[in-house]
Formats: sequence, structure tokens, C-alpha cells
Amino acid sequence: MSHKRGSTISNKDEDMEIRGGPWTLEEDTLLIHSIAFHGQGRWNLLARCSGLKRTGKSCRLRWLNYLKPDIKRGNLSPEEQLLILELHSKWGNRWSRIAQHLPGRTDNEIKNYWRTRVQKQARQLKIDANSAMFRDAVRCYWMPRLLEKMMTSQPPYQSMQIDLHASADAAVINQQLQLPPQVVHWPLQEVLQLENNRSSTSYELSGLTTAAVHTVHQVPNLTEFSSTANQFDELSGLELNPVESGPLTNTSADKSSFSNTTATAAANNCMSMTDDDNVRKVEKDELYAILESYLDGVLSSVEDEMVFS
DNA sequence: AAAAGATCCAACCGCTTCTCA
DNA sequence: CTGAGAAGCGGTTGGATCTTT
Repeated sequence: MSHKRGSTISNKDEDMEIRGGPWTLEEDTLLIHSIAFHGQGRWNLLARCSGLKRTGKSCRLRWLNYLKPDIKRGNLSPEEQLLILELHSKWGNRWSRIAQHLPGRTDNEIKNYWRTRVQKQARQLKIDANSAMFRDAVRCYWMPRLLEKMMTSQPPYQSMQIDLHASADAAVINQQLQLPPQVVHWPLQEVLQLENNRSSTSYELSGLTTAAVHTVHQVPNLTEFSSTANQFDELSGLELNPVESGPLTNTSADKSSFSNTTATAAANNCMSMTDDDNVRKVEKDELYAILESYLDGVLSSVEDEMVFS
């Protein structure tokens, strides 16, 4: 049984037309008011009481995926993407379960993200998206890039302050933009702190954490994925310029060398180990330690849940 | 500027699980 | 315990929009 979207079908039982297709503003308003009055649940009853010519199922979906006030709009943040990748590697296509750990995101949205972005990458790499090989590729290439993006992006509190002061003059806003990032409280705070303590490189001066440099410079040696790195760069939203290999240092000049160095070149560097092999190994281990540390923190509640389930 | 292709995402479908009489 | 209806879930579709040629 199916009908064309946007059409109406007749419900023989109740001799009432059931509407399908996109929801109108009037329908949305009606549904919101009905839920405010009756509460969520008992969707079929709610659909009847509201006067909407929709099935209860359709009302539920519209509310949960679109109208609910705490629904987040816009692109998934690197943190959210990282979490999806990690949770999917644990649970597979359990979208609803994954969505429970991403406040404001719906299972539908996460499913769409997986199908349009992640599976696309798998297709291009000619790897089964559910295979161990693809999981490895995600973990070794994609996740570090997302982590790097998280570390180099504007901490959320700054944009929030700007929003709050939207009516303030430009001078005030500029002043706020220059607030030191150290006071921010966000999930990666500990990781950032860790990095700042360990390195003499200034987080603010370089505009890039040392971890971020490690992320790009110490890509694991997975020669079978020759084109993987570039694809994941694209996917994680990084805009890296064409290859320009060369010595990689950990100074404030890193930002430019970083922007001109693809992960592929970095991987090549890794493959041709030199005198500082040991140093690089340590850095690589550190990167994974950071990644693991972050994921462990985020997923601690998830692990508990797995123990008891 | 137009056509073709790619991407995104809301909405639908069918199946499974839950709830309750 | 059982069966019916409701709710939930994951897979799929199709139309709107964006990008490329």
C-alpha cells in the first residue's frame, strides 16, 4: 500500500480523507497546539482530536523529527560526527539508540548523515561501510581529522557571547572575540589543557594545537587506502591545499605548513622513517591516547549502559 | 542560461516491539 | 496467556535545492 506524496487517500473505516506529503504551516500550528493541550503520546487519538487529516504515525514523526522545541538545526558539529562514528562502530544501525546520546538530534537526521556522507565515502573507497576495513579507515583518518577540527574551531562560548551581544557595537564584539579560549568549558577542555601543559607551543599564537599538528603529521601507515586521506579531509570539512611535502616542525609556522600538507604526504613521511622515528612514534601514540581519552570520556555513560543491558 | 547530475532531508512504508484489556 | 492496537524503529523514496558542465 502506498500513495504519492502530497496526495490524499481515503480512510474507508472512518470515511475521512487522510492527507499525505509535506506539512503546511497551518498543520504544524495545529499539531503544536494539540500537543500543548493533550501532551505527547496516544498519537492516533491526538490526530483525531486535533482535527488534522493525518495519521497518528505521521503526527508523531512530524513532532519528533521537526517540531519538537529542542531539535537542533544545522550541520552536525565535528564532536557530533565523531560520536556518531564511534557509536555506530559499536552498535551498527541503531539510529535511535545513537540519537539518545546526541541531544537535539533525531534518529532520522543521524541516519541521513550516515547514508549521505559516510556511505558515500565507503562507496568511493569501494569498501563495505560495515566492514572492519572501513571502520579502520574511519578511525585512522577521519576521526583524527574531526578531532583536529574540534580543537581548532572557535570554542562555542565565543559565538554565544556574540549572539548575546548582537546589538552591541563592533568594537565590543571585537573585544569579545579576543577573549582567551582557556576559560571555556566544553567537552574537550581537558584535552586542550593536556595539550597546553605538555607543549611549549602557544595554543593562541599558532592557532593550532600541537595535537592538531600530530593529527596531520602522524597519520598511520595504511598504504592500501591511497586516496583515503584526501577524501576524509573533504568529508570532515578541512580545506587542505595540494601536496607540498617537507620538514614538519612544531612551531608557530606550522599553520602554513599544515595548510599546505595533505595527510597523504604526511603518511608518506611516516612510511619513510628517519632518525626521529622514536619521536614520531611517541607523537603518534600521543595522538591516539588523546583520541581514546576523549572517546572514553564521552562514552563512559555508554559503556555503563552496555554493561547493564 | 540551461541541462544534467549530485546532494539533502522530510516523509513514507513495513516490520517489530510494547502495552493493555 | 493472548490478541489487537499503538508506538517505535530502520530502510527507502522522491522532490527540492545546490553544484557542475
